[in-house]
Amino acid sequence: MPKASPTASRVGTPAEGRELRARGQRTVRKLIDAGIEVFGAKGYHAARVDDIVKVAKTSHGTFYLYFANKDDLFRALALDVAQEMMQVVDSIGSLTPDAAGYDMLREWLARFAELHGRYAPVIRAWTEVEIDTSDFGRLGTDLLGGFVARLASRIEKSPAVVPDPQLAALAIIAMVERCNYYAMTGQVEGGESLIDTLAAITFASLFGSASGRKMTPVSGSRRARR
Amino acid sequence: MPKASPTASRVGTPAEGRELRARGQRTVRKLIDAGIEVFGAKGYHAARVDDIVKVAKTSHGTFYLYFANKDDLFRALALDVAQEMMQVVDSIGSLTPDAAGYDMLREWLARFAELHGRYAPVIRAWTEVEIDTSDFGRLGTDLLGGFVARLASRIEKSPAVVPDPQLAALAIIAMVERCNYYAMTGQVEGGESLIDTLAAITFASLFGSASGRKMTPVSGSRRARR
Amino acid sequence: MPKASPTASRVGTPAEGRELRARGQRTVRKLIDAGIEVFGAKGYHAARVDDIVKVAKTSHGTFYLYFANKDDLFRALALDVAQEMMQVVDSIGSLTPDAAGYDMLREWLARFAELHGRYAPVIRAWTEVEIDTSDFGRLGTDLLGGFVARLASRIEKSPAVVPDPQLAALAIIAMVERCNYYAMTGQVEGGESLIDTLAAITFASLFGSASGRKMTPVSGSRRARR
Amino acid sequence: MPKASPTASRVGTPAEGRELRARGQRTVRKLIDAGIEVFGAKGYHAARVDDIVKVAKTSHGTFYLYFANKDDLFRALALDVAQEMMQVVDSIGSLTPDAAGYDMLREWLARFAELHGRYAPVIRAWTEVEIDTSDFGRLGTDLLGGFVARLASRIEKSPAVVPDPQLAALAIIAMVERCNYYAMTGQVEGGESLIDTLAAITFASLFGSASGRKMTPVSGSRRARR
DNA sequence: TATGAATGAGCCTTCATTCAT
DNA sequence: AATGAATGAAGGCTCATTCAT
Repeated sequence: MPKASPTASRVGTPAEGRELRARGQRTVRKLIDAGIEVFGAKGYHAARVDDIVKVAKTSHGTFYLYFANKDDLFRALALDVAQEMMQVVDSIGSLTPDAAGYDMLREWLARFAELHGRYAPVIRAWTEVEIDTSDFGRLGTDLLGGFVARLASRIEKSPAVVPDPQLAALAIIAMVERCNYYAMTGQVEGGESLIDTLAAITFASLFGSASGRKMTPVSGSRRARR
Repeated sequence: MPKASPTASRVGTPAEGRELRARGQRTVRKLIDAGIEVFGAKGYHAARVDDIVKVAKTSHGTFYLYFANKDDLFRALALDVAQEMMQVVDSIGSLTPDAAGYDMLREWLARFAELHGRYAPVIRAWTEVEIDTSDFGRLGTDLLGGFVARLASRIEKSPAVVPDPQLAALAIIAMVERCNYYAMTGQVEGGESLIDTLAAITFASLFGSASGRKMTPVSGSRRARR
Repeated sequence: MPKASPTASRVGTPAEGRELRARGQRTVRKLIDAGIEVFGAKGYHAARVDDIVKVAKTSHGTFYLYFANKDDLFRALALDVAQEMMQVVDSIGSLTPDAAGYDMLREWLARFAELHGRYAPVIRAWTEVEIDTSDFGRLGTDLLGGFVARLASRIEKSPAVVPDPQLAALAIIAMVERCNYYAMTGQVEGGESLIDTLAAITFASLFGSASGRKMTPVSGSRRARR
Repeated sequence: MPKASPTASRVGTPAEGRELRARGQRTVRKLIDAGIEVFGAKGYHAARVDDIVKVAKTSHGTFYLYFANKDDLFRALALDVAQEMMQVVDSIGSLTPDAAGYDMLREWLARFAELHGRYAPVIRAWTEVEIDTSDFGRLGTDLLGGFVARLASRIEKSPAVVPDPQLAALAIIAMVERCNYYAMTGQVEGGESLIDTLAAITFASLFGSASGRKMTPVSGSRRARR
């Protein structure tokens, strides 16, 4: 499981805005990485601060030196992930009903899948938290809304004829997100053929199965597990 | 023994297999209904046994008279829901690339949505639990596998040409399930137009946007919220 | 140290107003008595919930069944004590510059001393808490204000000529309260002669050492310790 | 070594008896002043070492360079205060039942009030600590004993006729100390009229309200607050 | 001499589960 | 069959004190 450290850019800066020296930075990083690992392994609720500090090989006191509480650490991770995902969603090109459009779509889906896989642990824990009355729920909702709005505006600019671009965007996002989630939890094998399928469905839903469609040949052996 | 309520078919039978008199049955019913309400409102982890017995207007002692523990109640609800959903999934007719096929598909999706809405609280809590080391995860995975297998076999029997029926089925299930979930959590407005969109995408992904497609006219005003 | 159980009248009723059966009542009583003992012995801050439940021979869980937290228990005790003390303060008769007035005064001081002694532990802990930003401080301040106002009104109705009855009342209350506190903490020996001294000073401060004064003979042997 | 400030005379000498350079002295001063401020503002228990070093604009490490622990700083402050107060108490002149005696008494009370006001924060925190098992309690007790003994010996040498000079001294000290405490905590308005009242009561308790009494006229407007 | 970072024992509080009636 | 009371094992968080630079 690749570490997500690259994201840790804005995370773990204590509220007081204290400047961190090298050592402090290292500790924050250790805690963040430990958070990703533990939240991913046990989920949000079952993750104990104790587990996190144990993995980070540090102490309770140190944890609370950098994060106000468990929520705070998780929120930090989640915000970073949300930001990066939004960037990827934004990176979609123009949807055209030809081979170029299909390829663009497929690449975009591949990028999304890659990012999803990278932040799997955080996203996994996230779904668990969406229900809380806390403002986490809003975070997820906002993210979804952002995804949908961006994709919908691309659809509207495209020659695709769909009755309701917003709903179509939502459905596509739902499919993509959930398939990646299944891949993450091992309920299905991720990989090229999953991306192909998603691309094909998305393309078909916008433009029908028409001409431009040229799928990477998929060996029949690659199948959903279970 | 007449069905207590759609949910209560097999649940609440005390471990000892003792026959329940009328009073006991009533108590079980109260607990189950309370469980649905509380799990739905607060999610699995945040739901306290205390909340449940308060809603059921009974006592802790009584709760443990009928259920081994919190898990036990939840599992009971979840199993019932799973069973009913499987039935609905099974009820899909033959997929043909004509108007009849489209209508069948749409009706099937409507049934699914209706059921999903009915058991929303349980399903909602379910997603929270999928991660646990407990065997709940397996329950969800099995259910998903069942859905996919059934839908895939229908696709295979149809004239649809998709590179990987299993993956296509998975993607469709993912889309449908997740959209209904969004509708449930209020992140999107459920209703006819959402079902139309799901039907259209599903149909297009199998048969292209071709002829048979005849969509219920959707007033442009009905849009995704947020 | 006599137990203060008689006061426990209104204390320990859980917020929800739950009706307590005999067993619950007993437990509440045990906790209250334990609270008095522990707060008295260690003071407010040093008193641990753990100490209290150990003394009460019950469990942590049980403590929180009846009291929201440490504060809650203490507040309950303090409110009761405050109420009783206010009654005693109120019970002062008319201040006349004769033997009857002196006797009345002395009896009043004796009653006050008796009550102070009885609730020593709570009062002791109280002084420690007066500083907090919490509303405890206000409780103490209100109590003092009530004492002073009542005594001042009596002074005003009496023939005593003092420049400022409010301040005189305050000074007297201060003296009486603090002497009893010293007696409680063992910094001075309480008893008849202390009450005589307080009565004499109070009487003199209001009416001079004049006529009415007839002191109980005090054997020279009774002296302040230390 | 010149007195750093009234409070700082003996404090802050590190255990090792090392000589402090200018910089060290400055640091000690900052810590002591911060201690006065923080202990006064929050009380002993609620005062955090963290608060103190923040106010002193220094670090935890530095704190423990000069003081063994939190107690140590407080003890240092308290000892100094105790010493100065003892000096003031000692400075009482001869108690005579005439105007000169009254004036002397009043001046003495004014000095006491002034000192009390100056060290209010420390004294305030002190009361909180009297209960602890630590040896602080002894410090307060010793101080009180010293006060009482000194005042009692003056009373014995005076023509005052009181049944028990020790107890009378105790009561007077109690009144004076507590009134000043009330003034400090804002429960009463300190000032000239409070001192007048204390002087009047003290004088009356020793000599009756007799002749020598000549009170500073008190404008009726100056009244106890609350 | 100074300091930021780290530590960990200790405390309060919650809540699933059991017990006595 | 039902219930109110009791339990105690965790878990989150604080803060005095020590450490490494």
